[in-house]
Amino acid sequence: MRIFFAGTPKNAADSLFSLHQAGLDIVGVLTRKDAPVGRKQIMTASPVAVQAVELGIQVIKSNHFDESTITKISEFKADLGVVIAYGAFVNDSGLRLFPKGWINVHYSLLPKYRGAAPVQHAILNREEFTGVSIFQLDEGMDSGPLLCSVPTRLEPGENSARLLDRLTDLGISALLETIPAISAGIAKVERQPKEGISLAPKISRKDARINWATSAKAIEAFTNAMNPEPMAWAASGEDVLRIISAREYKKPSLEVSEREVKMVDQSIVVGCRNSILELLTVQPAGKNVMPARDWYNGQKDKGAFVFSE
RNA sequence: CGCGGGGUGGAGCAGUUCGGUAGCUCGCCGGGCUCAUAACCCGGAGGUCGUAGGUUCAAAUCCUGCCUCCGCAA
Repeated sequence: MRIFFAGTPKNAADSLFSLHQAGLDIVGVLTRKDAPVGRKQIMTASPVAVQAVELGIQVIKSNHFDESTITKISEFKADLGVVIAYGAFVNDSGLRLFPKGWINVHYSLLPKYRGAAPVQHAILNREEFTGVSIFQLDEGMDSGPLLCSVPTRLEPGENSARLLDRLTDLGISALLETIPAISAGIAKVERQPKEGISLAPKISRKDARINWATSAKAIEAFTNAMNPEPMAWAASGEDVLRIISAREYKKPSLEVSEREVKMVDQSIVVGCRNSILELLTVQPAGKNVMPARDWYNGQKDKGAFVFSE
């Protein structure tokens, strides 16, 4: 069976690599155009583009399913499309490209968390389980019929980076079971339940500011969810401090008022709503990532440091 | 030429405005106190101040080039 692959970021590239290693016949790849990256705005090819070139697979670079893109893709005469985080909607004419349509890997247990940021929202909401779903693309947003659904338990203290890694692996195994079934014509398809639909919209940097009037447990989950993108942050006056990792501080009988920072038994703690948060790793603007204690050691106003609201 | 902040013993920082003996909070090593300790006390090691050149009697500090790390914005 001839397979066409569409994707853009690193986890899509990893998936592409694994599918290729597993011996699937990937005849062509679609990825987003090179984009300027970083402070220096260097034009950079997407991880999927780089991976495809390495594997010797032909690459199409386009940000939309426009006419010329559709034409190019159709020339591959593929039977099935696989899309993982490509970064754009597949429109009607795109949907009709292959005899067996498209399948998509989505990193949540659909119909829960449809949208761009399912991993972050699962951590943010302190779910016990999340997972990976493979479904057939239709006109809606992550609304197509399900082929496969694999749950996994969230690990304590797990951040989005790590969870995405795990889900990527799960997604690969699921694909390796699903694709042969489709090829053999024995794949089972099930409509998504009408109950339990929820949305997981993309999270912006503005949304990543820590609200100290919430509980330490909530902020811990928030910090983990925002890592690595867009990364939780807090401010003190003009200065921005990115909070890379933090956890609830469990030892009670300690008085720390809201937003106040203290050092207690080698731990850097911050007061929040009825609870205390321990900062583990932070990054001041313009500096490298460092242990919270190192950051605190370098502060001039130690003992009087307070975060802004 | 998008805006901006850095590079100073092992870590995080101050010192640069106004040139003149390398400082702070830690860590590390040794000793002391203690039932004990991450606490406390005493002592110690460890730095070409990113790099190349310039100015000067004298440069971490002033001037110029270069390397390099990072935040914001996209």
